Amino acid sequence: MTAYYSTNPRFYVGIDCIIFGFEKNQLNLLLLKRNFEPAKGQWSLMGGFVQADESTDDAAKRVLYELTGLKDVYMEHIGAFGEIDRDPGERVVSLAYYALININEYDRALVQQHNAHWVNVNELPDLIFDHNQMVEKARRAMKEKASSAPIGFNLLPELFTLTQLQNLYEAIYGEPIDKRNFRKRIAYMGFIEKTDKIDKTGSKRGASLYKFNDKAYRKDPKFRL
Amino acid sequence: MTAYYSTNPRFYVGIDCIIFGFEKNQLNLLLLKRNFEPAKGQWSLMGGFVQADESTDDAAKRVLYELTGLKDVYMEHIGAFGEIDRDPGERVVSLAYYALININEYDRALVQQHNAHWVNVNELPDLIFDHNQMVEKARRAMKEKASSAPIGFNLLPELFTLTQLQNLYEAIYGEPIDKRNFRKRIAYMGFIEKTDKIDKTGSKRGASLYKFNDKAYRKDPKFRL
DNA sequence: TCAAAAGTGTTAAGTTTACACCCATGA
DNA sequence: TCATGGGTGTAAACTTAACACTTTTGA
Repeated sequence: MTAYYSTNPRFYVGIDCIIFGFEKNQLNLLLLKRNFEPAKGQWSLMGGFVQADESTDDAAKRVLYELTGLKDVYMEHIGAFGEIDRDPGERVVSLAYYALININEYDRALVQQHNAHWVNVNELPDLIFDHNQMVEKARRAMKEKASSAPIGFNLLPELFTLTQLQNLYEAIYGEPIDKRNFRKRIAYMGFIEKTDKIDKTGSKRGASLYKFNDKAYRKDPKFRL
Repeated sequence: MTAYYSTNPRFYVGIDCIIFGFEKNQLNLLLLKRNFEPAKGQWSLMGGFVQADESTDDAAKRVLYELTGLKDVYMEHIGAFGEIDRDPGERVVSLAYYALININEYDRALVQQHNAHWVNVNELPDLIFDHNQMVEKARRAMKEKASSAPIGFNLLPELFTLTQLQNLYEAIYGEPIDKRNFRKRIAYMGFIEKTDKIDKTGSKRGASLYKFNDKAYRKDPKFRL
């Protein structure tokens, strides 16, 4: 009975985070230019190891926190990466998560310490191990999810213009969207609410600022963009 | 540098399989009435542990093989389950996979040895640990995937009637489908091909048997059911 | 005054849904 | 001969896609 477990090997369980941010109408990933071994000098995702006193989901939150100083971030598990030699140093089974953060709100000092940089998703360098694969999977999963659930807002400030929201979705989908059709869908869903505030930074005329009303969404959770 | 890994704890990495089969117009899961410890006497998914000489995906295939004798089965990873106390015996991080098998083709002796039984997905018993959660996630993921990719065929024999295919999809979706609209979509996709064989077991008149043409699908992979 | 982004409706095309009867056969 | 499942088309409802001009304002 105790042999039930102990005849089996144990493994390091890693966490790798694909951290999305949106800026200048582009999707970006926060990547490490590793200033530590192993694979020093190469690009990688932010990672870490699951500890004894935390669940795997909590470990993912912690790893994200260690780099960005952020808590309560939208994260989603996208897969387990368990090839025997995926990490040449040791056998590590790694759990990949993506995170969506507001690019204006992370702890810059921490990011600098880790030598992390925002990189346009369309101009990614080679990453260590299977991290490029993880990124691919995260992009597909995020795109899919963003089309059917209101997760995109996590990449924007609390208040945003409809043009910003449209630019975000164009970056996620990688294709242009018709402005009038886009706004029709926004209006139809009903939980993206106009505030009385105006953003004047993006244009001379100024654009109304909107916010996502989560309570209204949950009352009638129809989402499609 | 060697400390990079060794300061971290290691964990048992489990595999749990949600095994779908289709029979009598119902979706079923192959569940164990455990005749071994821990949790002897309770219902659970088929499981196992990742070994040192196999990838996590290979471990999942092996676990499925140990119960069913089947290889080359459609399997999909659906999540990592890593709560600290999810398994009260030891800390185990478990990777859940679902599998779609043709219910007529498994090794009955092996299944009997494990005391495994087919249970209708709509009449599931309480399962140990977080296995009910795993099943829920697998059902959602499978339904989603089955609507957009030709994975349902894995649950049917090589040759099947359109009525069988429709019954399968009705079981997956949990709702009736209009026969004429269903057949219109089949015809439109073009890679579900009529053979010259007739099935006489389901009706007096007999129904044409069809097969899935994977090559034709890949040439023009549009699927929606 | 003009450049630049904000804002706003209508029509056509395409897709999805609803629906009912005849056919072939074995019992 | 009749009960059973197999097989077939059309029209209405709905959804999606295409498309262009006016407004506001700061420089």
